[in-house]
Amino acid sequence: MTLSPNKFIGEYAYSIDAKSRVNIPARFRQALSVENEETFFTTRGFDACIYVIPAIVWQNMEMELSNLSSVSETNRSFIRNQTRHASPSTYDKQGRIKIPASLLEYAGIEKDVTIIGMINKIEIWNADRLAENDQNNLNLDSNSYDDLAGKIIL
Amino acid sequence: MTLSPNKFIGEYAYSIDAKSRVNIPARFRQALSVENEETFFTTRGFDACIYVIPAIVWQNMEMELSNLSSVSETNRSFIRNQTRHASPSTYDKQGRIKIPASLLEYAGIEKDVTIIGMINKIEIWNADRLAENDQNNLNLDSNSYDDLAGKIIL
DNA sequence: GAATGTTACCCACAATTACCCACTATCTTA
DNA sequence: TAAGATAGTGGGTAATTGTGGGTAACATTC
Repeated sequence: MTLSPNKFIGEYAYSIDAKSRVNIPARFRQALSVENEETFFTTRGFDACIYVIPAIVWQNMEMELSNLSSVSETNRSFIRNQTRHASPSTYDKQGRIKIPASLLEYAGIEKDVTIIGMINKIEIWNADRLAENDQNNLNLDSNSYDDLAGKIIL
Repeated sequence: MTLSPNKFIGEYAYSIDAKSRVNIPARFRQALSVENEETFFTTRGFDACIYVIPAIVWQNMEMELSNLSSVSETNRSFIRNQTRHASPSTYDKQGRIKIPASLLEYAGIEKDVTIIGMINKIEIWNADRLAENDQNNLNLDSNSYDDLAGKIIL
């Protein structure tokens, strides 16, 4: 998988308006416009947050899914789970995207959100819930990351 | 298999009217019109749902079926099951297709349906039955997807 | 041929969404 | 520091979407 310059990093505080729109940080938009891409896919995150995924990243996964045979029940179930909560959306002239109500509910978002750049995708959190999540992670054994040590060089 | 931009994703709630018509989500229609295609094939799904399959995908499957030797009884049975319940249909000006009564019965559909995009085809479920199916899948061994983990990067 | 039922096509309407414009605060640059 | 550009937020309007129903063409049955 060769991903171009979608490198999302950093943390930003925004709010969702009455029409379920959130701003995408200007820095992220610039990173995207490089490849003239204005379409995102929103879906459930593995944590209690919303994923916002650039089209090129999402389409790569779609391609992998489309190669799975539907004769297998496991495959069908997996595809269903991957696609059900996903939807495409483009941002408007002000750089906002509309978030489906079901995702807002899933992530417990009403107004204040924290947006986090996750390298090749974006996470949108309920600001309070993210703080709780941080708190829980403090309890992780300090060796939890050891397996990654071999993969991450820093 | 190289499939063009028929990428159906997401979950939608609709209802079937008195004339056995269901709406096809507007997003799906747009995906299809890219290749100027307005014909679907409806047939029984592997699960207790209805498949709505774009012509190009259907034709691809026909080709694969034609490569199965009829010497095998399993093959004969499989081919028979795939084709006998299938029929073509196009959508009307409002984007609805008519579902044959026999398929509605098979899927236990009376009114409320849930439509799920499955990348290259569409599933129509009795909304309640889908919920039951989800419940059953929770009982799947949590390692069921492990084989897929190596293929799907997200 | 009349009666019945089915199919395809058309119009209507409410609700939602997409698109556009406006305002303010912040950041840049000279 | 002044002035312009950019960023984030709010709201109005036109177009789209989902749904209901009417009607004419067609086939089927008695």
